[in-house]
Amino acid sequence: MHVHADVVDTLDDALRATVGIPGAWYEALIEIALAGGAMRMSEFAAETTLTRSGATRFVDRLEAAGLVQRQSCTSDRRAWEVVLTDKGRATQLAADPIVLDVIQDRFGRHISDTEAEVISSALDRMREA
Amino acid sequence: MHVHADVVDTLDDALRATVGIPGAWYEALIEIALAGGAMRMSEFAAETTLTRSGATRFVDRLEAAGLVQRQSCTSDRRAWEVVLTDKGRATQLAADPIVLDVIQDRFGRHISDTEAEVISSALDRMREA
DNA sequence: CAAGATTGACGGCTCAATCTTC
DNA sequence: GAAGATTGAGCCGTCAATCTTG
Repeated sequence: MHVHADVVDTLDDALRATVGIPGAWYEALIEIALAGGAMRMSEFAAETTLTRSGATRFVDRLEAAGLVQRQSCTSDRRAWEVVLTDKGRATQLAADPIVLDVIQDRFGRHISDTEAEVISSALDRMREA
Repeated sequence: MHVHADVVDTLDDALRATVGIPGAWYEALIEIALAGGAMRMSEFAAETTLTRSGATRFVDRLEAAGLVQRQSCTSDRRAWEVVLTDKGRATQLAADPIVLDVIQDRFGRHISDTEAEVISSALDRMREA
């Protein structure tokens, strides 16, 4: 718990200072990017552990900042897609190295390759369950 | 990140359902208990990664629920101590097995003893840094 | 003046209720 | 009627300012 809190806090500070966005925004941008640049609102909510209403407010702010755009879904007119804008993609790319640096400094630097392998496989197993 | 979120969420649900308190309350109770049943407000804030003002509101609620009591500090009249009440201690003791069960189910169950040793020593190293 | 703690104003999230579309 | 998304009310935390004591 303490290590997790340290990484998250340090990451938040670093991203605010360099790219000018909160850590939670980066997590959102990278999730959308990994999904191919677009996600449905409900999918976004599930992936970020926000409720649907929380996702609505969150995307409101991302959209106001010009990082994403809402786009009506063609196959289901109830649904909306969150689409990464060029600015959003650029922001994510600019943030990536900062994120890697912090994770390396607070986490990776302290473990050997074999330890990393043990931890990685263990976490993978837990995610599948 | 995902495994951490899963453990925290499951723990929160389990504690609300059984003992009737949020997960964050348990973390607070156990921190005070580990400190010997009493802590200064600022120490409490530091240990829970809350700001001082956040700690004030938080302890307000714990106190309203009868789990802790504020007690003026004898050596420094600016300071207050947060003291675990009998009810607070009993609540923590009742919650302990629930917490262990969830951690075992979501975390411990998926790793061998040697893997646990690797993870534990790695996290200890990070905490020291 | 610095440190411990609290308070007022406000941002961000959740719950319940609502609207639209399937 | 159920699912996708949004809105209103309210809780919880932070920041800046304040009060008290060292």
